Amino acid sequence: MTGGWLRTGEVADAAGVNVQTLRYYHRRGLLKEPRRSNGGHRLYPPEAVTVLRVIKAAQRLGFTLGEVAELLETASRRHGRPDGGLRARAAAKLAEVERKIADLEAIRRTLTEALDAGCDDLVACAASPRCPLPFSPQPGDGQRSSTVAA
Amino acid sequence: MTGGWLRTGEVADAAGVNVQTLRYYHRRGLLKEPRRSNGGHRLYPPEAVTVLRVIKAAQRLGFTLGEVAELLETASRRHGRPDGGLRARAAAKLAEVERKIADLEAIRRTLTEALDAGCDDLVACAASPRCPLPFSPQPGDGQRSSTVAA
DNA sequence: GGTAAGCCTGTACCTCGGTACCGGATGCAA
DNA sequence: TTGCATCCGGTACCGAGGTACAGGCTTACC
Repeated sequence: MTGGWLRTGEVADAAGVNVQTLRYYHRRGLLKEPRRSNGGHRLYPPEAVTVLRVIKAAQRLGFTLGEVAELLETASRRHGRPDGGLRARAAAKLAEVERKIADLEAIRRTLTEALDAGCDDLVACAASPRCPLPFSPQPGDGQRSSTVAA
Repeated sequence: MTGGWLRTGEVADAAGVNVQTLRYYHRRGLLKEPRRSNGGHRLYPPEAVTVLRVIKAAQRLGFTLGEVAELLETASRRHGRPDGGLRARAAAKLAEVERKIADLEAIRRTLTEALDAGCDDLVACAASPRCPLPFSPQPGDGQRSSTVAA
């Protein structure tokens, strides 16, 4: 009944993840160190695969690895009791996602307006009062954009 | 009529940008090297401020610095002639922005569903068929997320 | 001419989420 | 026992968009 222990590569394969990534998650504190073989090789219980899937699912929801680490930690500390903190954090993340959507929609609007106006030369546009592009310095220009990038 | 030349710090201030950032843009090829004083200090024409504003405006539209560099280069090469390339690039960027919005909307849906379902423990959720979170490995899990992050 | 502010180049560092490479040790099967 | 796949820890690197610091020179003002 003591299900087979899995080696690093097996866990990585089962979760669809690179072995290096697994080691990286250890360094980041997302995975706790499993038992070791006599020779020092890691031996994981099958649940480790579930934890990895959970991590990937949370990432797909927009949580950073730091946030995932917190999520896993509070989940294991307050196990089973209501308000494991996930609901509150999910609500906060939802608000964050909605802010990003709003930012991108503003960008979409501006791009659409520029296309409608037939803008075809940035530098010429900067001098034209008919161009809809926002050329004046904006708050937050000097910092990380945090919302937008390619 | 030869308006006053501006020094690095003056250009940076006027455009609301860090002096280091200005130098960084030079390294990236976004700004061409201006004339120098006898002692080697850069002396910018007032138009340099406009170029910086253009760069910041393009960034706000979601263009990367690499894309901005291209935009500025083609703008200066095909100056004034129709199809400076901005329209096509803006259209492509618009499509990109719309993809990102769609991705974020999918995330928003999933977060909302998880909140509605009352999910409060990721690890427990992973075992429950009632949980709406996508725990199975997804294509693209092993790579750069490119769309989502905090 | 003195002094302070500003500028010069070069280099290092930051975040985020990994990925890659190294030399050496281990595990497992034939 | 031999051979090969795998794993170990450590370290370095990617890209994007900057920021910071060090050590030395220039410019501007009084």
